[in-house]
Amino acid sequence: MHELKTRQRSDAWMDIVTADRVRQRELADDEVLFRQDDPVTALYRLETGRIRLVRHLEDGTTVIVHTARSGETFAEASAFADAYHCDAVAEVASRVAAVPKSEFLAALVRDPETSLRLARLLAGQVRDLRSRLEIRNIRSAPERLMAWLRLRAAGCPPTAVLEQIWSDVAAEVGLTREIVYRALAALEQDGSIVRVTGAVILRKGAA
Amino acid sequence: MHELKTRQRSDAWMDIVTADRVRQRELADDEVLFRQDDPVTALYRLETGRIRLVRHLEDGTTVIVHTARSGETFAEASAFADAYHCDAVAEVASRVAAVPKSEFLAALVRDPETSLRLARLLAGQVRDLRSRLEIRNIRSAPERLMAWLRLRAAGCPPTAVLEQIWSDVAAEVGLTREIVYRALAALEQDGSIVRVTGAVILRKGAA
DNA sequence: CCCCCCATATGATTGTAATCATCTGGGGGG
DNA sequence: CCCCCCAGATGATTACAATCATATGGGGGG
Repeated sequence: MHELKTRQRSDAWMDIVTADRVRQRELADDEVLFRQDDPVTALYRLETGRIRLVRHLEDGTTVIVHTARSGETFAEASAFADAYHCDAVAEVASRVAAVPKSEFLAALVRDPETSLRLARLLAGQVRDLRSRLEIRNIRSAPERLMAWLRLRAAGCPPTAVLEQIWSDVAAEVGLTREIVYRALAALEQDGSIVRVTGAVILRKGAA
Repeated sequence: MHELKTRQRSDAWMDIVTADRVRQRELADDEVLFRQDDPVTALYRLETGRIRLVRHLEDGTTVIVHTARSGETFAEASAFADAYHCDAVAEVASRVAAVPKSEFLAALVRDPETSLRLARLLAGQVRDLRSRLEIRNIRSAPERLMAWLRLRAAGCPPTAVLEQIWSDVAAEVGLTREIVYRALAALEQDGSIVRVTGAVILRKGAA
């Protein structure tokens, strides 16, 4: 169970309630987890699968507001609302961990320290999401991918360890997998990166 | 002072400390607000202007992690860190409101209720940012713009009130202003929207 | 053990957003 | 008061990512 390394920070608020109050739930393909305007009963972490969050508008149309992937938490904001503001539907068979809203809020009130911890976690998520958005402002595929690699590089020489397959990286940076492969080839070509199994080593140069 | 309507939620945490502890600071073009590894003294809200947050990597290269715009708060996550993790540089002459970190943390500890309020605000920001990212997954310019309009539409018929000029909208949805004008023309052409001064009325249809 | 599926990889073509260029009208500043 | 700048708008061209097509090697399941 080490495959969720990059997402660890997002689900850490789960620890706020004791593990035995977290229920696992299996969802079949297309199964609905909750619907817009349903009373909020729980917050979730997606263990495996993919869940689409869809908002319904007054005129009957819909907008996808988010697509949650393995390891992500979702509906955190619902903890402070009476009803869900969107539907949650499994795009593929999925498994979620459900934290009862009441338990969650009770834990926050019981120990002020946990509220602070939650705020810290959420602030980190805000930072992470803002940097993801910023990356999408880069038009050039190789440069965008390079920026992504740089953000997750550590050490000297800077090395980005890969915790997901390239198609997932493509979705995260907003490119197709073909373009990602081509961008990788181009970056390796001009010496900006060196690829090794399971990681990418960054070389200086390259905007 | 009504121009910041759309961002209200993001700066509400400023109220956590009493107004007289918030200092205003003017920044000239290219002036540095703080540098990476500087000890954290304050958190900020950008009143006017534009501030670029830049992270420096081990190899001397940099990545823009965010570009803050009027009304936005930034460096919230720094409240829980000892040093800033990036530089903040004014892209144009700017004015920021600075909340001393110590005041901020003291207020959170003094009144547990405020931590909860902060968590709620941050959870809302996470939701907002996730939906912005989702919008960027839409390739077609008219559809992307339509999704953006839908998300901020309210009432019946759904109407999106414009609180910013179209070039700012373009930057927010990740398109050029020319393409936004063309997308607007196309959407109006096919009857998806009706434009009135200061607002856009949405009509049914159009994915 | 063999087969099939999937991640990786790359070529050819197409669609569309970016870019460059130009125009207009209105509002604010000199 | 006039001018200039800027938001809004649109045409022509280009660049490049998406798409469709195809190939390969490896790993897991039947």
